[in-house]
Amino acid sequence: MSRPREFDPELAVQGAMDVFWVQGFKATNLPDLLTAMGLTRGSFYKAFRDKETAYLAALDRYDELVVTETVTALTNCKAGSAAQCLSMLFQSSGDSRRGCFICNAMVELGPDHPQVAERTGQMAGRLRDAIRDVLVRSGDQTDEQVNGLADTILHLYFGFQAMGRSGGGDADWSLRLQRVLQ
Amino acid sequence: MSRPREFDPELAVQGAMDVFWVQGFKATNLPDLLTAMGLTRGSFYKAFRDKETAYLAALDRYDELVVTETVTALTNCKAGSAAQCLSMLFQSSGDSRRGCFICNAMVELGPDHPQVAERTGQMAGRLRDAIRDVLVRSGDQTDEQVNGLADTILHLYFGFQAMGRSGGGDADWSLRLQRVLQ
DNA sequence: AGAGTTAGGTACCATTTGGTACAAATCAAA
DNA sequence: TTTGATTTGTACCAAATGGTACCTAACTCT
Repeated sequence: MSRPREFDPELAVQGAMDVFWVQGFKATNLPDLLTAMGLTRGSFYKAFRDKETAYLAALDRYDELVVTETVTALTNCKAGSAAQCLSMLFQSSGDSRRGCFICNAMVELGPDHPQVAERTGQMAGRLRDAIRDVLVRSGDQTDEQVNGLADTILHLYFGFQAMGRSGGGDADWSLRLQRVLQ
Repeated sequence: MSRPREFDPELAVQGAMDVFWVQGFKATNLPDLLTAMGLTRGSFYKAFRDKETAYLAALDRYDELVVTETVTALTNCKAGSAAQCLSMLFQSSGDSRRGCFICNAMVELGPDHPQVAERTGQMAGRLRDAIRDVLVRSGDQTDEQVNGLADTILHLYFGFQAMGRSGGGDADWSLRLQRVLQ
């Protein structure tokens, strides 16, 4: 019928996710983006409307990939305490300067891009729910406390990621969480 | 000797602070910046080397102005509890979508701009110290706990500001802090 | 008043930006 | 093998970008 795609759309979007995650939207120009996605201009603009659409697709991919992985990791956590489970959110990875794509997107585009704000809100909600489940499972908290506490830990998480972008030092978050959780 | 300045340098930098704070570095183009500073190109490039230098000056002004004000407010806080004092950090202002310039700068430029990272680290340190002083004054914590706790609350603060950029809802942070502080 | 020095204003510039046009290439179906 | 449909690659474009050149204006000192 027609010429088939030569690139894997999922891999391309993943490439977009990687650059946008590290560099942000405005700081990523088209050559950067094309290189990361492994596409030429022609293919890119056929498959995606424009840079912005690619960015939203990258955000969605982050949701499917990273957020989902984090959520399931929290859900399946077999550690002894809630603090130990949640401390996985605060392990500075090898490339901590990427930070968290949600946080980066909120800060860069949240104020004037409703589509971004909606997606980041959605993803933040998924993280918050997973955190709450950990707390509920632990049974250490009253139902009343659990919601506010999950939100507090989510805020801690974003603060951690934001500071990580400019190279914040690491601390023993398992201990800190232990204190926060009482 | 020579023609005197017609503009107030401090006010100009303050204008730069305002735009950069809201829009970030890359999203602020020269016309935006000049308007905010009340300068023409000629005066701008005479007084500042380039856009980047103006940004750093804006960061420094933020330190002198906003950070200093926050620090002294915390230092002079006469509220009954540490939680009440610290909750002032979590009041969503009228324009909460500006967020916190420190947080915005860390996220946007931290990874690849050492001069920015250094300044944000400095300012974050000042905030952390002020928070710690509040905790010390309250006497509710052991000296050992105080440092980690101040850092935790600083992280909460940046998380709050990051989420505020994309319109996070507000909560009763006085109560939450009360719980975090035990 | 004239010279010297610096600020203000603007026309201009090279580069980079995101995006488009269009021809060549690659497939399936007839 | 021809036709039809879609992808790929690239030349191209207008607009926006940050920055400079340079002339005029305003002030001080002699």
